[in-house]
Amino acid sequence: MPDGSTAPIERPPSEDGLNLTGSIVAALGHAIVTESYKAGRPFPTEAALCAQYGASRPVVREAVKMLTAKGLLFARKRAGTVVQPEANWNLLDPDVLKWMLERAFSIELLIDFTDIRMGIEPRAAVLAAHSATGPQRRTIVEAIGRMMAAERGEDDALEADIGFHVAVLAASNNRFLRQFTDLVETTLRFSIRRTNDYKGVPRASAREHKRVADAIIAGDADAAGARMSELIKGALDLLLAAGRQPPRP
Amino acid sequence: MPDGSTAPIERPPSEDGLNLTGSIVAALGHAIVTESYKAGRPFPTEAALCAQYGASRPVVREAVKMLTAKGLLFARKRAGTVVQPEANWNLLDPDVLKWMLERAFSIELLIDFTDIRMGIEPRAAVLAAHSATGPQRRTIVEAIGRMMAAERGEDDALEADIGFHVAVLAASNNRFLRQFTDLVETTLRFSIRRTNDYKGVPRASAREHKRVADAIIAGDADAAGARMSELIKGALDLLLAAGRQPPRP
DNA sequence: GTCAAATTAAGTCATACTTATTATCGAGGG
DNA sequence: CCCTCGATAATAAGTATGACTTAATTTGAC
Repeated sequence: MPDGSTAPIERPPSEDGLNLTGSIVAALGHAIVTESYKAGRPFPTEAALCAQYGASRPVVREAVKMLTAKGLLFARKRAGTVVQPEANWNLLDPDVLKWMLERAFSIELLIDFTDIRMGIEPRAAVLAAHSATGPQRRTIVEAIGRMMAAERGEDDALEADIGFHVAVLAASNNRFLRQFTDLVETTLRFSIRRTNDYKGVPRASAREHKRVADAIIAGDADAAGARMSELIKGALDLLLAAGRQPPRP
Repeated sequence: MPDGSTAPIERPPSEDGLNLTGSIVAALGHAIVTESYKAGRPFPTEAALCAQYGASRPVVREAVKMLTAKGLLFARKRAGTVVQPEANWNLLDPDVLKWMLERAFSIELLIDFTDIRMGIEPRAAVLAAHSATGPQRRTIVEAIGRMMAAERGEDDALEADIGFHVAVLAASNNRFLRQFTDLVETTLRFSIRRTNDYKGVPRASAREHKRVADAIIAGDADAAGARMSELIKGALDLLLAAGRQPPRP
């Protein structure tokens, strides 16, 4: 123990399911992302972090290494550890994404996310129309079924919506496009808290989703891409309106 | 030292710029990605890895933690460490991307990459037309200048091409879209080895790139997106032809 | 078939030593 | 006298060792 007391530090029973290293990673990751530590400027030394978290040096080093692996930190002998500029962060890493959302969650961030979806999802719809397997098509159709059931109050609208978008990504059969499952799911879950998607335009929504699904099932790639594009453009416009920003193409 | 010899193991002078932990990360990461260790199946224990690489336990643990941070591994007490399924890997992580390329580099992988570019880059062009700053526009125009100079043999065609695409991503002013800089750069560098882009269609290419740039500078978002889409579709068709696959939308 | 004990492998800790980097200070030259 | 260069010392990360803890799985006894 860093302090001289004989009694061991009473460690809280982890609270979450994380071990000591994991909890330090979470704490430091969150602190870096919220800019408690500024990029390019010095980061506490290993010794200082040991004292701060009451952990041994190996544990602290493992935490720093994990953050280094995600692009948040970089360590050099003697020079110490420095926070990397945001450009070097692995923003698509689920943990980094989560920390960014936990920090001051802004409508601007949601707009950034949706701008990516605007690129990714229509392309996924095009590829799905081209190469979705039987079970993949079935999953898409089932998700539409859930959305229509939700309109009748028989299912959860948000979960059904997420299910549809995730199913299309999966059906693209492109492992890189599938990586955006987390981002899409997160975006949808947070969007509902900020805009009134699920109050104002639910009925039209299921119909429009069905048109995307129909195009995919029919193998009409161009239509699938165009319909998906319209769908997400609608969500983007809602966000831009909520953020009082001018609409964009 | 794991062996009982008194003389310290003669360690090669790192070869690359990596420290011991880094070299083990690279070796294990490469091995996992090339499926020397199969997903879901047991991974060597820490003790075994120590013996295998002649390294101490903290070093091996740090390496395992870094791979865990990238989604390749997962460790639990007593149960040991297991390789995660590919779906959990952070494929957009620059290291993981590099390891995937270093393994049997297939035209299929290049096609997967280009399918993503097909979604990402037109969207970046749309946003760039909408919100590129003065210096960002200038960088785009300069890249076009380099491409035209390359046609006259006065510059490097590949570097100029990369410069253009990276400049458009940067000008999107969306930090998530900027994350694809690595992927685009890598894709272009490898494409040239597999197809004849820079032999067969160089003259038309610079002209078409200029049309994208012109639309961005003019602030014509729809045209910028459409032109960029055509551009990448051309690259994709070349790859599909090289891979003897049917063209896709 | 169920429960408890033993075993195993990762998690944590303490300490010592090594090495690269950089700051500092002194010597030499302008 | 100031500036530059180079040797030296201090620092913080890198590596190594060994011991102990904890949780999960296996094994064996009931």
